[in-house]
Amino acid sequence: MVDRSALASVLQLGFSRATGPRKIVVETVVAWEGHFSAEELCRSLPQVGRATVYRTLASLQEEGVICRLMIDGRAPRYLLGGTQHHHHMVCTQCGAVQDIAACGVDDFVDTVAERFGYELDGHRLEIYGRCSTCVGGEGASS
Amino acid sequence: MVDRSALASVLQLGFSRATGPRKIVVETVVAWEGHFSAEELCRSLPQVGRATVYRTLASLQEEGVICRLMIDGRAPRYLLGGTQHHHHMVCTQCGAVQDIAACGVDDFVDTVAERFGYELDGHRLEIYGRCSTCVGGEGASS
DNA sequence: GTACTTGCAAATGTTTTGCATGATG
DNA sequence: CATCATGCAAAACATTTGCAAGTAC
Repeated sequence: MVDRSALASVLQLGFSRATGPRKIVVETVVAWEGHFSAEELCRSLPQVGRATVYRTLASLQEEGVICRLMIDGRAPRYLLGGTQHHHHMVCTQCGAVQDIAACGVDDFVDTVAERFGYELDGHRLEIYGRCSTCVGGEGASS
Repeated sequence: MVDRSALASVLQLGFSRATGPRKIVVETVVAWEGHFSAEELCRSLPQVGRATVYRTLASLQEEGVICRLMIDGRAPRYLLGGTQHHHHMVCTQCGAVQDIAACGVDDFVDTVAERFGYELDGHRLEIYGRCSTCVGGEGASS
């Protein structure tokens, strides 16, 4: 769980200047449920210029506050909480994203890297399926 | 290993019509070493229209002949051989891509999906690091 | 000959950039 | 008040689409 209200105040310190537009973007991102695209964020904040939204998203990503998901080959989607290592399970039907905190693939990754002589930087695992809601809501009938 | 020459002849059958432009695209893709973007392929084939290149790439991907890598959040890159399930290890320095045939994460994926009630569709694992050439060529000196 | 394909050029969608104006510390 | 950030609008990319002309079978 992410302490959203605490994050909102802390985040302002990450910038050299705590400006109005940045506060608006950060607060909106922190309060957002689920994932969003840059363009969706722009549409929610007509009061803030597109360039500022994109620049703020880039900063937040560099600081590890948000992480970027490339779900289906379309535009990237952003998600709160990129600080710790974790993975994502994406529902291909409703788009819900479930965070997977435990990383059970370290051993495999280590083995592979060692076999091919790679010096590891990191890895990314994405799991696709249909969430329990989507399966249950329609698998019973029809 | 992929039998490139065999592939080149077989691939033509995947289309309803074996046209000249498609043959050119398929042969180029099959002969390509490493990964490439759609735009790079277009630049190599000024004789073929951009639309045809994109359309052929889409067909090849649907048939599982090539697979799409979203390496760094930029434009997607394509790679020969998407037919069997496998993963990729990408060198963050030189961009080399190593295919990982063995999938050692099935158990973990199954466990996670079961815990959250997901009905699995599939998964994608990408490993990032520096390949032995990049590590060796510069780690010794400096 | 018919139906599918091509290639162009324009449309679409997303992200970046230049630069004058405005706000922050 | 110097510096950094904003917002606009244009540029830069990547990809898709409409449509007339061409080609495979």
